[in-house]
Amino acid sequence: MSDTALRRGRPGYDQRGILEVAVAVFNEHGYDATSIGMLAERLGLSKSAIYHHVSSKDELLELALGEALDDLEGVIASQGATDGTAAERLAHVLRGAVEVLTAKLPYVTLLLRVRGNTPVERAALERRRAFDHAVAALVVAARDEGSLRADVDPAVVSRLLFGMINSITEWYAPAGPLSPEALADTILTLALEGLTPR
Amino acid sequence: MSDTALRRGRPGYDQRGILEVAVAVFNEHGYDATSIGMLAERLGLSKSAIYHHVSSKDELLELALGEALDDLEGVIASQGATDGTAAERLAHVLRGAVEVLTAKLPYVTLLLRVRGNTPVERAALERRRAFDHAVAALVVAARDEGSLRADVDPAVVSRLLFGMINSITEWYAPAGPLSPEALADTILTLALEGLTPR
DNA sequence: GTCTATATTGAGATAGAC
DNA sequence: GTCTATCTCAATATAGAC
Repeated sequence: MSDTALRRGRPGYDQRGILEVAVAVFNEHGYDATSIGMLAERLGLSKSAIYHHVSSKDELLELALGEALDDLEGVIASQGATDGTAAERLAHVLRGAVEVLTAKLPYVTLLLRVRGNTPVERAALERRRAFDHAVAALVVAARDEGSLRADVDPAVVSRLLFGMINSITEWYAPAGPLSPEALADTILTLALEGLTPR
Repeated sequence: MSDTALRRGRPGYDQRGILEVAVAVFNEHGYDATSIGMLAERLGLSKSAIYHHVSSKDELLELALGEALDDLEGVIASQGATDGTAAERLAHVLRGAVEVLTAKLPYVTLLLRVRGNTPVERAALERRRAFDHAVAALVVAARDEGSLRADVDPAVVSRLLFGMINSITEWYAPAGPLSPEALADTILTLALEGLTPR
């Protein structure tokens, strides 16, 4: 990133620099609606120059999705996700997910819009599904230990929790006044205590 | 719908029948990734036959988005959205939104994926934004009357509530065991009371 | 209401020079 | 690391017959 900043005047891109711009354009117009020509224009390059850095538009997508998935899987593998009560582990994972979403916003945004059209997309969906299942298991464990109310379906609850968290890609501005920690606090307050005043 | 059912053996489509299939395919592959050729194949028609019913792929999208937006706007215009306390009106609108999402699932799904690439998409986003603002205003009113806790940002809360509700397009199966009413109950319980056991 | 052409455009990708 | 030129294919859409 500091690397890219140095190159502003007249690019001379590396793969990472190409990727960063590509992900931004993919999110603006949608992956399918984005042509190599549009990327070239945004980069200030010719179309063919892009193929010096990546072998296909598809590979660009693969690199971007991997970036998001690596970090999300890192949350589940982290210590806080395996130590403590189920409720504590769940809270840790939800906070971690918010952190990753805000830190890697464009990459995760792209991931969440993938529909499974190509092998690359299907592989990404598979990894994402594994992540979702791990969280769903945590919700069940938290309910079984008595930390979550028993009168709601845990499968539905975990989908709703993730729907809420994932939706921040639709509006969150990393440069804005709302810190990732404050956002995570609001989400956990809403999810655990609800909006009714005590 | 009963109209379409009658035509199963050998189509003879009307515009509505074309639209229903088109929306399904758009949701499977994404609007941009769906070609007229793919629609034709799914319909069992030639590509050109589609142009007898609609003038462009764009018009197909416009019709579909209108279907979703008309119903969503109907929720805000309904009596329950203007009578009673702000908390009651908010609950009415949230339930109504769940009802529309589940009843018109494919149409709303398509709407929620629109990015604003074309004039048609931008017009749809504009209508959707007006709807979101109306709900955000209700959240503020509910907090001002003391029905919602004051220590969370109402703008963030309304985005999170809608993120949660909108995410049901990602997994809800209308033919499944979960009724729209039960789903709305779970969502309102989670949002108002939270997941912590009382 | 549907068909078989076909016009036309723009896409992803490659070749080979600098 | 980037360029110009080009290949190839598939896309939207139209013309006009049945």
